[in-house]
Amino acid sequence: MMKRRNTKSKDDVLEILKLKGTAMSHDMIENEIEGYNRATIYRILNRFCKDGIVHRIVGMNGKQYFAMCTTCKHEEHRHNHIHFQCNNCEKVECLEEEPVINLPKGYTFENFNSVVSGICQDCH
Amino acid sequence: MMKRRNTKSKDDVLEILKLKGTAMSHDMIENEIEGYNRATIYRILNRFCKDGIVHRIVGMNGKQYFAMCTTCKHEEHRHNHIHFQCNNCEKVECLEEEPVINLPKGYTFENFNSVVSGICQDCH
DNA sequence: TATTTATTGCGACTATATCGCAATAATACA
DNA sequence: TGTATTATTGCGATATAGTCGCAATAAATA
Repeated sequence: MMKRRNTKSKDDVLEILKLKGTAMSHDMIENEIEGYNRATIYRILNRFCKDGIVHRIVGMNGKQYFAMCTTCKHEEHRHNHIHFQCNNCEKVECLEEEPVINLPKGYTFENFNSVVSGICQDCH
Repeated sequence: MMKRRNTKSKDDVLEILKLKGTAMSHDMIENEIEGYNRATIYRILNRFCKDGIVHRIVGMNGKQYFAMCTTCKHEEHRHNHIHFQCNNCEKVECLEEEPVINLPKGYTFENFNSVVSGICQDCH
């Protein structure tokens, strides 16, 4: 793995993700920490995913959202929980449920993405 | 609901979806039935979704896939099953599993999208 | 301080999907 | 059967999300 450097941009992205607690899209992040190039933020987020600091969720709108790996054990990075996305405020949260997945014979598992959409409490 | 008309394009899309059995993206469909405009195919698919003939899956790549509602009861359209997408051939299939979803208090359910990615039997 | 190279900014580019509008064609009706 | 109605289509433009190459910048290391 490539050696990482300490940069302000990296810290800023990390901080806002921790602060919010929910999964954020690129533009949500950009709204909170202005002054960085779009590509830069995407690259930071992709690095975080590679390093296992953050996990990626694809919303029902096809957009990517990124969330801290709070529930992850140190070694074991499993993000097989279900997410909730509000159709009104676009917010994405991690739910507790982790469905059991049985693949047919001859299939191998690589990743899991699961989103329930609806209306969150705040938007009711 | 708007009154639907019988057109060759509609029949062609429906037929190829039935024939393949798996979920197909716009470009997969276009490859099979050439001669229709991109927008037309999208509109047909979106109409199918509205009418409950077809359900929409969003892959881990953010792309939309469409599949016949074979497992659906006549009245009850629930597509809460998990899908499998092959990272090699891009194929999307419906799995049996239907995870139980418990939303927090004050949240309402609207839709569900769940995809496991990996390698399918054919690509091993 | 000087060197190495990870990171950034910029602009161009790709891909997916939708939209408005005029033309076309399926349905209903006289 | 001929005509009117309007759902559907094709075209081009547009929107949005995300990536890429390259030169410039700035962390880390010696």
